[in-house]
Amino acid sequence: MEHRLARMTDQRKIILEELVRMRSHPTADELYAVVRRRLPSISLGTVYRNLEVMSEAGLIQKLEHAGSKKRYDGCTERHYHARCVSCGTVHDIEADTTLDLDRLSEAVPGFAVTDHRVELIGTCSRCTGTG
Amino acid sequence: MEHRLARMTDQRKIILEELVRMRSHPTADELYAVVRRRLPSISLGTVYRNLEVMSEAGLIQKLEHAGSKKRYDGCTERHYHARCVSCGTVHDIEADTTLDLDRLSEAVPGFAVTDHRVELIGTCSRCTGTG
DNA sequence: ATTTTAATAGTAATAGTTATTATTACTGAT
DNA sequence: ATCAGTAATAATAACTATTACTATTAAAAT
Repeated sequence: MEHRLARMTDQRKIILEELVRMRSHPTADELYAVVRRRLPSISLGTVYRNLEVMSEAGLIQKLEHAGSKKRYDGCTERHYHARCVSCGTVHDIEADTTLDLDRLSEAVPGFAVTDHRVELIGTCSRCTGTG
Repeated sequence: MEHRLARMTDQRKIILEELVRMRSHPTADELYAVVRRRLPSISLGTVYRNLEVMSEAGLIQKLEHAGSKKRYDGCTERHYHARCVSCGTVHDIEADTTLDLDRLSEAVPGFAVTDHRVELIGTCSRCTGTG
C-alpha cells in the first residue's frame, strides 16, 4: 500500500509546497492553476499523478468523500472537515475526537475499522455573510 | 430546494420500490440492472434523473461522499455508514449519535451546520472472510 | 560514459453523470 | 372524448473529472 517515491522532482516538490501552503483543500485543477504560476509548462496529468503517489506515500491526504471532485489536504494529521454546500469549500475542524468508534463499529458485525471520517455540512461564514 | 414531483410514473415507482427493498446502497447502474428486470426498456438516464428528483423531494438519500460513484439509499432516517475499501459496499450503522456537534461546529466560526456525516472506513466481513 | 529506470508533457481514452431532443403519456378544461 | 399544456420518457450526445498511454527527457546506478 505505502508506495515509496524514488525521486523528488521539481514538479513534485512544488506541488507539495503549494498544497501545504494553501490551507484550503484544493481540487487537482485548482492546485494546477497555482502551480502553473511557478512551473508554466507543468501538465495537469503530472499534478494528478503526484497527488496520487504522494497520498499513497502518506505525504498528503486525499479527500474522496468531500463532494463530487476529489480534494487534497497538505495536512496529514487527523482532523475533521466542514463542507459548505454553497461554495464547495472544505474547512478544517481542530476539535479532537468525540466519537465512540468502538460502539459504532459494533453495529456492523465483522467490519474491521481502519479509519473514519466526520463531516459537517452547512454554510460557511463567507456565504452567509456572517463572517 | 425541495422539488415536488408532479407525477408518480411506473418508472419512478419501480425505481423507488426496488431501492427501498434493496437495503444495499446501490449505484445508479446497479439499480438500473435491477429495475430493468421489471422494465426492460427503461433507460439509464431515467434512473439517474429520478434518483436526482426523488432525493430533492426527500423520498430517498443521495450519498455523494461514499467513494467515487454516487450511491443511493432508500432509507431517509438519520444513520451512519461503514464503507468497505475492498469491495466499495456501504453498510448501515444503526447506532445513534455519539457526536458533540455543538463543540465541533464551534471550531469553525460562523459555519451554520445543517447536517453531518459519519463514515467508518475499513473492510467488511465478506472481504476479510470473517463473516 | 553508458545503461537503466523514473518522471515528464502532451494527448487519448475512460467513467460517471448530465443535458438535449424528439416523442409519448398524463392531466385538466372544455 | 377531444384538445392544449405540461411532465416524463428513451435514446443519444455532451460534458467533467480522472486515468492511461506514448514518446521524450532527466536523474541514478553501473
